[in-house]
Amino acid sequence: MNSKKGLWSPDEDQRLRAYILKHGLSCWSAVPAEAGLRRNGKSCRLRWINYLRPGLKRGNFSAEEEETVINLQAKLGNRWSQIATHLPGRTDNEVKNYWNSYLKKRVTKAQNSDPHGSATSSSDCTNQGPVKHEEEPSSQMISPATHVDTGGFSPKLAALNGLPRVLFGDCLQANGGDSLDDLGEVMSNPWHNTNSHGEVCGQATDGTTNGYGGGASMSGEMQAQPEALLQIQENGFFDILFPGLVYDRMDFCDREF
DNA sequence: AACCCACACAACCGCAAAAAA
DNA sequence: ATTTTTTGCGGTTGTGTGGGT
Repeated sequence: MNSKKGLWSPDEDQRLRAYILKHGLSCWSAVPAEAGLRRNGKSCRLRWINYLRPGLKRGNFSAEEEETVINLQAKLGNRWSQIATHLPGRTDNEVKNYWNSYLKKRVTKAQNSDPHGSATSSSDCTNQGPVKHEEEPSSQMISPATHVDTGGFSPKLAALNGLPRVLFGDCLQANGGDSLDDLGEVMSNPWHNTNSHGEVCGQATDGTTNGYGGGASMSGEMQAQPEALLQIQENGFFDILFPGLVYDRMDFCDREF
């Protein structure tokens, strides 16, 4: 009743973020009042799930992700939440949007030109999508944990190049979600295998320690599970913290570490 | 410069399922 | 067992932006 609609302001994001960090996830219907938001619980939930929650991966879909979406859509239909579970860091809404605005047309076109349906793989058909996708074939998506050539790096360019954007939530997850001070410490110790707490951090394969990235520490659970860590690396959201990108969405973290 | 169009993406809406009372 | 509330999902709409005319 009398709840605000439309785009979320940075202030609203911060209120929601701060509330959930402090109280965790419980009853969404109670969140707006307790967080001081003139939104309904449903809107808060959506904002958190699709935008603020930890682990979200932004930016272009990789060729592998595209193929996964295409294959699973053919298999499961429009069960976006199920499809999204196969795409770590992607939300059902994001997958759905990507399908509706881009993949569906491409698949339709491929089917029309090849009625036998042999051209569903993104790797073997011409990319007919928007310029954004043509400029940087997503097959060039680099796992930042294993490739850290940031020579001439620009955060904005990196986003266009398909490197994952790292959001506030990623930092928290990488940091174990404890505090901004701890996060600052992690970010000030880039490219080390471990930080002073013995947490696992990212490292460039060539051993470089240039100033662009920040190694991301893992929570205790991750430390105990190297396989899980590897899985996260492969999934592409082993966190490298590109400051400019982080600040894009981390207004209250816009500070020097 | 102004307008139109296509696109990307955030957010809303309605419904159904699940959980709680 | 029934009703109410909450949550999750998919379809759809709204808005901002960039390119073309």
